[in-house]
Amino acid sequence: MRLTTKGRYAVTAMLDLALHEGFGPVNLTEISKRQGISLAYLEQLFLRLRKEGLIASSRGPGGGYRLQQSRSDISVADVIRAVDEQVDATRCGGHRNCQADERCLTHDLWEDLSTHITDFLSDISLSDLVQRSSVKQVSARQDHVLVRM
Amino acid sequence: MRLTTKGRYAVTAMLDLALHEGFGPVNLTEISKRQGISLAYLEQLFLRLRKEGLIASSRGPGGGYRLQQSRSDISVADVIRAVDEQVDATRCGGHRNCQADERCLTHDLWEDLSTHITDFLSDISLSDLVQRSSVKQVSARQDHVLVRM
DNA sequence: AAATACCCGACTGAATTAGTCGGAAAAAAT
DNA sequence: ATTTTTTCCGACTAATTCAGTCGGGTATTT
Repeated sequence: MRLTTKGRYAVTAMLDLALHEGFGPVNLTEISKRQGISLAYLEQLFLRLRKEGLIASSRGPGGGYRLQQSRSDISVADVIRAVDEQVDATRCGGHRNCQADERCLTHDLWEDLSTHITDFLSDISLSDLVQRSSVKQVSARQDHVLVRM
Repeated sequence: MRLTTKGRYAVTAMLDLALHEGFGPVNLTEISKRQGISLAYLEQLFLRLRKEGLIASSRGPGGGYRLQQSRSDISVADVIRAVDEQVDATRCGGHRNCQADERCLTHDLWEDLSTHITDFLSDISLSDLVQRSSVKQVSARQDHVLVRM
């Protein structure tokens, strides 16, 4: 499993989008301010998320992004996969050539782990996250701070 | 979660040790040949595994390493933790200061994931691995090749 | 004494990460 | 029309981390 800041930021930003798209497209400047992620970096991430079909964009003033699929159809695993390209714990990328062209001693273990993590993250959708009380709390705090800026 | 080659190598090497310690201490030169891991790198890993109390060493000819605890008491999580120092999926190291000294929007998600992965890997012991048929197969192949070297 | 094997800090090249930068293109507002 | 806002997109970069080497030690057995 490849869990880096890139994937974490992507999930955070997508969750922000899910929380705010009720008022029309959400632009990256807003998300950048609320989540403390640099605008240029967000652009990079959203490019990939769009190419993977998770979001749709509209340009110009009043433009921004909205979810392309229902929030209950987008899982955390989808988002991470979109920006990180691989969710895989094996060294060989699942090709079983880890040691001298053969499976290494622990190949199957990493494969099991990959499956396990993927299943776990596939089971959590953006709508699940939106409903969590901890998310509601943090989101309320962020909106409040932003209004006063 | 921090799953790198370091941790994978450590688990592989520990499993090799578990498989061969029946004949007395196992030295790193053997493990290096069987698992295709450089000797110098193994030394680094085993230093930490020893300091964490997972293995014991004896020097000199005929020396090597053996497990310090029963193979059913050593989990994959223990091994990874020993060499990688952290099994944690959050960015803030669990300190909840991910964004402007407060929890970020997805802090709890990464915390849940960390717990989940740790639980999964804590539930797998070296003796579990030794009994897996895939491990037996690969190990048999490796021993066979080594004999002919 | 010689050989074997662990001990251990320091070093290094390569890859990856986490971004930045500069500008283009589209759309809306004025 | 022009300006502003916003996405689009490739190229670049500093810092970090990884994976592994190197050089010498020390203990133990033969």
